[in-house]
Amino acid sequence: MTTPHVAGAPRRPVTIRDVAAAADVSPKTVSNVVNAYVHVHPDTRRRVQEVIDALGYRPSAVGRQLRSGRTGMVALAVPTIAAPYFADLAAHVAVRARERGLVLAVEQTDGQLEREREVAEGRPVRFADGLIFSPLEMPEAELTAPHPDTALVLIGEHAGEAVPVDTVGIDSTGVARLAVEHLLAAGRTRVAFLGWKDITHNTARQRLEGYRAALDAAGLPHDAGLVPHVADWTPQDGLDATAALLRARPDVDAVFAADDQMALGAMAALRAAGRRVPDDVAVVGVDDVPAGRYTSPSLSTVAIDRAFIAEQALALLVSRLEDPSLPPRHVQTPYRLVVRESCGS
Amino acid sequence: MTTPHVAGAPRRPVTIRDVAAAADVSPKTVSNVVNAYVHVHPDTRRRVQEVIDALGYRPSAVGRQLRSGRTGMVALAVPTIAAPYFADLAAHVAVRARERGLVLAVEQTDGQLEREREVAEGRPVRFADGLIFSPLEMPEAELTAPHPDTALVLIGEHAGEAVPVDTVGIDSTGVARLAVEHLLAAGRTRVAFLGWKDITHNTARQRLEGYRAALDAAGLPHDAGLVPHVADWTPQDGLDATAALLRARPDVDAVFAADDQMALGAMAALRAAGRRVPDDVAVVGVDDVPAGRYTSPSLSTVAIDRAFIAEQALALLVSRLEDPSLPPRHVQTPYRLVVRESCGS
DNA sequence: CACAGGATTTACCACGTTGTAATCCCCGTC
DNA sequence: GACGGGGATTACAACGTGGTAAATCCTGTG
Repeated sequence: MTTPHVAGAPRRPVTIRDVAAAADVSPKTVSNVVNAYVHVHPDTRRRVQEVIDALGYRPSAVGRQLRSGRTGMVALAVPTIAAPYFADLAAHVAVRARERGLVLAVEQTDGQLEREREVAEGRPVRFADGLIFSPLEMPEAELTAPHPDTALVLIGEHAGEAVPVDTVGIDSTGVARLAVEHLLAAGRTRVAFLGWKDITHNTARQRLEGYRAALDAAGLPHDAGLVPHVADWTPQDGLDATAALLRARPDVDAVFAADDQMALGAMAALRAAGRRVPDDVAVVGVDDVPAGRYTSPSLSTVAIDRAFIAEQALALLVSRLEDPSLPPRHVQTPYRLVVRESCGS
Repeated sequence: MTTPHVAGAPRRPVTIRDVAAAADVSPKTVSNVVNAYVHVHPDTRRRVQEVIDALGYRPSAVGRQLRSGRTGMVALAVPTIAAPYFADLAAHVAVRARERGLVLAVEQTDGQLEREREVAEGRPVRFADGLIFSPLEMPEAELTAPHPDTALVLIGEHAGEAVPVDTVGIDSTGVARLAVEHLLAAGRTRVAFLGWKDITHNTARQRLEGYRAALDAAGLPHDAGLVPHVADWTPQDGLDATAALLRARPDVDAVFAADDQMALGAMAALRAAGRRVPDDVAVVGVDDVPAGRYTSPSLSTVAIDRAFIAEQALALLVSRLEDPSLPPRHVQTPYRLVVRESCGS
């Protein structure tokens, strides 16, 4: 550090015109050099390139964006990136975006309807070419009329083929049913559903439906006492709800948690209450978050292929940007039961 | 859905001029409405606003950028956003950024030097006003010469006051020392350090130093056999390294893991090996990731205040954007020992 | 030496926005 | 009824870039 790096001097960045003037050519020729246009005289190219290097010129992304109408940026909107599921999804999306030369912006909606509306409408400012959106509370009807200026890909539960938007679907009903049927097949009969919030929460609703479908198929009754209310899908709320459940219904012999976060909390509550997992109470979650592999006992779960979601969402987005006239497309995300220790199989 | 919403018509986004024409005013008046300029007639304001809503006009970030020279975007560069620590940090940064009307872009370096260099040079996110950067491998010397067009805030270990860049520091030596001293005070004498990679990994190096400092203070020898090599700071590698460690050094009675992820893996390995935690082997991690609260036993750790980091980093960034001539500033992140079950205290 | 024809370079403009500096309008006052 | 004064609105310009089309240069040919 010989240079003390004087922080002052609000230096204006070097523009294409500065280079042009210094190299005694037109701005357009500089542009041609930068963009490797064929018909540039080798001498000119060399001279311009030297000036570019000497001045440290770098093309302005903003200028290019304005010219091209594209920002090269994609937004990912999720409830919160702090949740392992969305963090991992975001990581995958970021990698895939980067592979395509796109920059990823992250928006958090906190699952609040107003924030979701803002994000879906691209308010307050339009900055991204496209949006990958994982809504939580937003009614489907609103989602079906996306802002026409921005490409949109929806992730999650939705009406399927009828939705006039590109979607990467998650069959949450099937996911839940798979998990609960596994518990029932293992002989459990008093299976709790952990994760009920309210009717507006699409994921919770579908997973409850899958849970009920599994009960129906097994000829078991719906027991409202086994469906405690949960404030948020967090380990803490999962723990609290499970603790309350155990007091109210000590006969419960299995817990299907609508996500792994709650499942982790549920296992902690069970342990605290002296119940053995899986012997006394079996537990199955959803998502296959990394932490579930290293708990004691390890957490059985339904894995949802996040890498698939990320790749498909970006592929859909990019293809739509290339050709907005494409008809809406729908892909379904693979999922599979991951049997570990907590379900007792 | 009465409208089939034909996906076609690659419609040009609505511009301020479209609105102006429809509302029969000048573009500038529309701008004035959008920017809440005082001297706009209420009637005009209402009329323009109606047209804005009807047409779905959203100001273009690009146009504004070109005009103002600011993008209103900040980039956060971390090794990977999938790691709970960085995911949580990113969530906090996103919230703080949003509060300030800034959009957050996320870059993942995967801890690769080449990627870190790219990021530090402003590629590919040159259009961010500022960068919050958490480097892993990058030598300090390189970090001291930031690109002059972009505000930079470094997060993490570094030389402190000497660095001519704004920093939010983490005293990883102190963090590690705090954890290990706690283990030693509890009577452990054969404490392993989990997380050694190589000398270029700044965090690992400083935490190892803290570990050694604690040993020195207690008059205990440095035992290379208690410092296994780890490929990545993941639960799996923590598990593998711990399993190997237990075979090589069955006498180990404590593990200090350089982060919670490895600590979780370590606990799984200990359990698999039939060691009781904390009775046989105590475990302390670093970071205080949420999952550590719900494991069995719960994980003792050193909490690093991520909300503080996020807030400070953005505050530093914003103030530097406002006044680039500010001298470099340095803040230190608070940390504290969180005693849970795994350390046996 | 004029000329065709390709290589090379350039003038012009638009992309969307907003600060600046007018201009315009309306109302009250003398 | 002219005038002052302030609110409301607008013309203009410029931010950096690159497509389009036209201009200019060069070389070989007849």
